[in-house]
Amino acid sequence: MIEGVATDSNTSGEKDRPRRAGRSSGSGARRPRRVRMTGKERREQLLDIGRTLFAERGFEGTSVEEIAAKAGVSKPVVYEHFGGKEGLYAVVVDREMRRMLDMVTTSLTAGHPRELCEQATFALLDYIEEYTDGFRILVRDSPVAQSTGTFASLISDIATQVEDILGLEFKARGFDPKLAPLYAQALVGMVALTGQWWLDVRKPKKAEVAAHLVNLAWHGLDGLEPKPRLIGHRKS
Amino acid sequence: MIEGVATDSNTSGEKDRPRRAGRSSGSGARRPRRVRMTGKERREQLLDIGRTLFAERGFEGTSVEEIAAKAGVSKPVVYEHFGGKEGLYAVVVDREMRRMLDMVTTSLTAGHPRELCEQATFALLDYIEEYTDGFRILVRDSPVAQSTGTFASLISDIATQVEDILGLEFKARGFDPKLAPLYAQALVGMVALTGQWWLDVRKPKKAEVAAHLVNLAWHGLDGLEPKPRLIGHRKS
DNA sequence: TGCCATACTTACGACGCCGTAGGTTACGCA
DNA sequence: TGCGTAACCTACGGCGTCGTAAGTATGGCA
Repeated sequence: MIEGVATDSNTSGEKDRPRRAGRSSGSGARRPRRVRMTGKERREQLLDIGRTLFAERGFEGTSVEEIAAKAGVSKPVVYEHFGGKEGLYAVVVDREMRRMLDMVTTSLTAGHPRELCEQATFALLDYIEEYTDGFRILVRDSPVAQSTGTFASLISDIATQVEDILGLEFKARGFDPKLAPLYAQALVGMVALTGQWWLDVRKPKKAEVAAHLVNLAWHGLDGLEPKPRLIGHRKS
Repeated sequence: MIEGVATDSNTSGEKDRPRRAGRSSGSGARRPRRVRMTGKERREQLLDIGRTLFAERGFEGTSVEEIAAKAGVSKPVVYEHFGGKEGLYAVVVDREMRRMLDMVTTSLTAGHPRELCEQATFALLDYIEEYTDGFRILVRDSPVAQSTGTFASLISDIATQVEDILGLEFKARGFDPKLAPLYAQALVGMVALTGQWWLDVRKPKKAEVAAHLVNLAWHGLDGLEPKPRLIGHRKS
C-alpha cells in the first residue's frame, strides 16, 4: 500500500554533505534564496517537521501543504519522498515506535524485577521528556486504527511488547502467564497517562514522578511508602 | 463560542408522542414517507448518531452530512439544532463526561478504601462496557485540546476528579496530599488503557479484569496475589 | 376552512486540501 | 563549457466539506 515506509536506519545523517550550509536543520530557514538540500537531508527535515505538526495537530489536522511550507518547499517534494501524507506519517510512527522500544529495552540491565521496573519506568519518562512530539503521536489514535476496526491505540501496541518480559516473571513466580497482557496494559497505561499529565503540569521532578510510579506499581496503594526512593541510581 | 452546549437534563424523552408510527396511506408499501419527529426527538436521535460516528471515526473524520444522512434528514436540520458539528460534539462529550462521573461517584458507598477502590474500578469498567462509544470519545483527543494548547486529554480531566477522593485518603494516612493528582492519573490511566485493551480482546471476564486491576493497584507487583478475589460482592 | 408555526428540503457558494502533469533551475562531472 | 540528472516549482483538476439562503410540506388550532 504505502511505498516508502521502510525507515532507512540513518537517524541523524552521517554521510551527507550540506550543500549550502546555512543553519543546519530545522525551523528558521530564513531566506537564503533557495536551499536545495540533498535528498536525504530534505527527507530528514520533512520527517522532523512532520513529527512536530502531527503531534500538535493530529494526522487529519495536518495538511501536506503546511508541512511543505514549513520546510520552505512546495508540495510535490513531499510526494516525491513519501508518496503522500500517509507515507510520511507511517515513517514517523515507525521511527518513534522503534526509538521508544529501544530506549526501554536497552535500559533493562538489572536482575532484580523491582529494579527492572524502575528502569523501564525511567526509560519511558525519559522518552516522554526528550521526544515529546513522538510520544504525543503514539498516544493519539492512529488513522489506521479505525480502518482495521480495532480499538487498540499505538500505545497499546507498546504494552504488548512488555508482555514478554512480564510473562517470564510471572512464570517464575508461579502466576498464570496468560494474565501478563492484562498487567502489561495496566502498567503502561499507568505510566502513559501520568506522563501525559506530567508534561502539562511539570510539577514534581522526573525522578520523583518515577519514584512514585514505581512505588505504586510495586507496593500498591496498601503498602505505599510516604517517601519512596529509587534503588538503582542513575547519572541524570 | 458555542451556543447550545447546555445539556437539557432529559436523557431519554418521556413526554414525546410518536407522530406517525407506520405507513398509513392506502396505496401499498410506500416507504414510511417522511418521519417528522418532534424537535426533542430529533435532537436526541442526532445526539445518538453523533456519538456513534464520533466514536468510530473521530471528530474530524465525521461529516455533518453523514450524521444527517444516517438520521434520514438533511444537513440544515443539524445546524438548526446544534449550530454545527462542534456544537453537537460538545453536547455529546458533556453528556458522556457526566454519565461516567455519575456512575463512578454513585458507586462509591463503602467505607474501607480497598472497597472504594474496587467499586470505582468496577464502575469504570461498567461504563466502558455499557457505553463503549462514549468511552472511545473520551479517550480520543478532543479538538479542543490542541486549541487550548494543553496536552491533557478528556480522560485526564476525569482523573482530576478522582484527586479529591484520593486526597482525603492521603491526608488520613499522613501522605503528602499534593501527590494525590499523580496517583490519580496513574490509577485512571491504568484502568483506562486496560479497559481499551479489554474491549478489543474480551478475554477475561469483566469481574476478573476488575479483580486483577484492584489486585495490582492495591498490593502492587510485589504483593500480587495469584488468584485475587473481590471483597465486595455485586449483583451483576 | 384557512392560517401559521414547526419541521424539513433543495440548491448553492466558498473553501481547503489532495494529488499530479509538466516545466524549470542548480549542481556535479566529463 | 556543455550536458545530464537530481531537486524543485507553478498550476491545475477534482473532490469533499462546511455553512447558508430561500423555498416546501405538515399538522394543530382559531
